[in-house]
Amino acid sequence: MNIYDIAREAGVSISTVSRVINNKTNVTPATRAKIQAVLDKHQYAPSAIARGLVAHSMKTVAIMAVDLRVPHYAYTTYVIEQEFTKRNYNVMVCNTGGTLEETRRYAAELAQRQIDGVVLVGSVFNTLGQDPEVARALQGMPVVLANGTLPWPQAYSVPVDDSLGVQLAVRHLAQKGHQHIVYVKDRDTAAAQHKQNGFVAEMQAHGLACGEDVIFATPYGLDGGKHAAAQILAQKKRPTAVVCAEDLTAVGVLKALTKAGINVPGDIAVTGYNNSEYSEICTPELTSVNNKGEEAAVVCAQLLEARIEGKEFTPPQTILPELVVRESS
Amino acid sequence: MNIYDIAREAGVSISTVSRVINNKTNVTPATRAKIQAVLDKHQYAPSAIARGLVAHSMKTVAIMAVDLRVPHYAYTTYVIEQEFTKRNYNVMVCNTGGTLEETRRYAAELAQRQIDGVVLVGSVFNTLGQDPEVARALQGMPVVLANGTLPWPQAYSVPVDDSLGVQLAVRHLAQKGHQHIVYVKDRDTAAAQHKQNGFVAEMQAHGLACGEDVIFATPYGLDGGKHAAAQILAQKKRPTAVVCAEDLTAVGVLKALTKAGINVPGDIAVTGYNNSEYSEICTPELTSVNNKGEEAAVVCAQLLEARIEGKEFTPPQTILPELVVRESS
DNA sequence: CTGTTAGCGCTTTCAT
DNA sequence: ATGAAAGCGCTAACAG
Repeated sequence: MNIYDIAREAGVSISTVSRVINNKTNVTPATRAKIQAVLDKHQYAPSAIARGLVAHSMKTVAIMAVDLRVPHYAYTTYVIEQEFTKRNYNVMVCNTGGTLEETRRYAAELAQRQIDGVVLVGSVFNTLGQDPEVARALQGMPVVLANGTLPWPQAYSVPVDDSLGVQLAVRHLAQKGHQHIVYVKDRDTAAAQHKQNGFVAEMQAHGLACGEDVIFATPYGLDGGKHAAAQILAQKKRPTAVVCAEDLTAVGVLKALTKAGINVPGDIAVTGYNNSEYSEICTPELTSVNNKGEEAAVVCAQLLEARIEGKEFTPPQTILPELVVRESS
Repeated sequence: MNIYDIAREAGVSISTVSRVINNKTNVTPATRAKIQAVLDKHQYAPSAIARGLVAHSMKTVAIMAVDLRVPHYAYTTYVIEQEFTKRNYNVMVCNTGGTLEETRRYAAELAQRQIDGVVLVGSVFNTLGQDPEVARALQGMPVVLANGTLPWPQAYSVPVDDSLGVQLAVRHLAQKGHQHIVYVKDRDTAAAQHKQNGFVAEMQAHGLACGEDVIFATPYGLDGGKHAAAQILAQKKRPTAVVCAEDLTAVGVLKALTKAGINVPGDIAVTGYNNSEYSEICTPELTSVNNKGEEAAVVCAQLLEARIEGKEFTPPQTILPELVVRESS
């Protein structure tokens, strides 16, 4: 059932049908009613593809994220999808796994589909976006990068002050009297670097030692955290506090410490990052940095929509994290 | 840059260009090379929309889920996206929030876009699928329901024996000598009903009481679990084990019990469902039913792809959950 | 107010 | 082996 069928059955031309479908003027109430009746009778719905061909747009945006299974990304994707659904856009998801090859593939695919815009979720895109092939594919559409910047004219970003986030954690610990604080890093992205910088800066601000020997690198995740805890416990001088770059890794640290008979926070305090559900699930509950993922996601969606529709939009303020103190510190 | 531009620059007709683009025969190596050069020079990529108009398909599938923030759904979505991406389909996500209204909206949208197929994730679609409006919109495309059945000719399902899942938990507890076991239900879907049936059946099999007074209804989530724990502790006779319908709710129960000074599993054992990351994050770690979400998701994807492409596919076997015993029981 | 017509960018017969 | 032309289903300019 297409617009021709409707037109024929209603005894009018396709233009008039089109006018009715799109609620345009210049149709007498009588013809409108007559056409509407046929439309209703057949529950006619116009082909979005044909419309897309004419409009050069299918009202679709894409979200590229590394891995939807990470709650922070799932959360962001959820919020963006809800925001765009309100505005009558559909949302496509792309799990790139953080590899350049997949990122290129997806970027090319989005270009072919003439996607209206894309949100890049995850600091890893700061790096992947440097790739000329990715840049070329995405050059035709507005791009919003959650937390990062890209050297493209059509790229916009929603900055989050991750350095401040970690500083807040360190400050909190320092104020509690901790002198020997160590840092667990579990990623190698731009955001991870900012966090580490925040750690160093705040340690220095409190006159605390922050050489290479207080920074422990480990893989992201529970096991990574456990591994880091083992390293930390192997030190000659045990620290009194561990600041972690991610909640899940922090939980790993927490569990390993507790298992080793160490009291958290009595013997060693632990902090996480993201204020995820994890922080409320573990025991003791985890002090964590709320980096306001929901707010960031909403701003990403608003910004992207504004760029797509060509609306004015005041560039987003940097999002300032807050510390949520729980039992682990 | 469209196919006409390429044809003009290569000095051939658009049909020949089309042949080259689609790797068809009947093109001399010479012309092919000549055209390919122009194609490469401009990094030409054909419009997926225009192709879609001709093919009546844009090689896109949709995933309708209640809420991507629930890890089980995020996980399923991730797996399905990865499977379809391999097969050169793109994936659209729809968070319906479990409401009929949104489900209708999305279903209509998918129909207009001539989506190739859809995976319904979440037992709630057993109910929502009854709606004639939803049924009508989706009638034109293959539908796969993860865990449930729908009375439509084009609907296929990947069954999971959730009844067995809960039975395994109860059996484990009964074998450990528990006599007074209660059940916490936190949803009202078909799958939830199967779980509850499994509970009742297995209790009866062991000759244990399983009247209405051992079934506690509560909202899904940490708070729901805490609330259920409060109800349970208010009973005259305290149970020695609590079987929960979801991990997150189980964690809530766990935390509330521990907070009330009750030893888990010493005084009361607790089991969850889904074998999610949560079960390894909480303390004590949660005994949980592995309902094999990944396997189910892969099968959903394979089944849907087979239906879309019109391939043969042996109907999926019922997925049999397994119990993962951890510290909480 | 209504209809005719020309695209949108591609695939696919059907001729040549 | 190559090209001309029709058609996918719709929107929008232009005539009447």
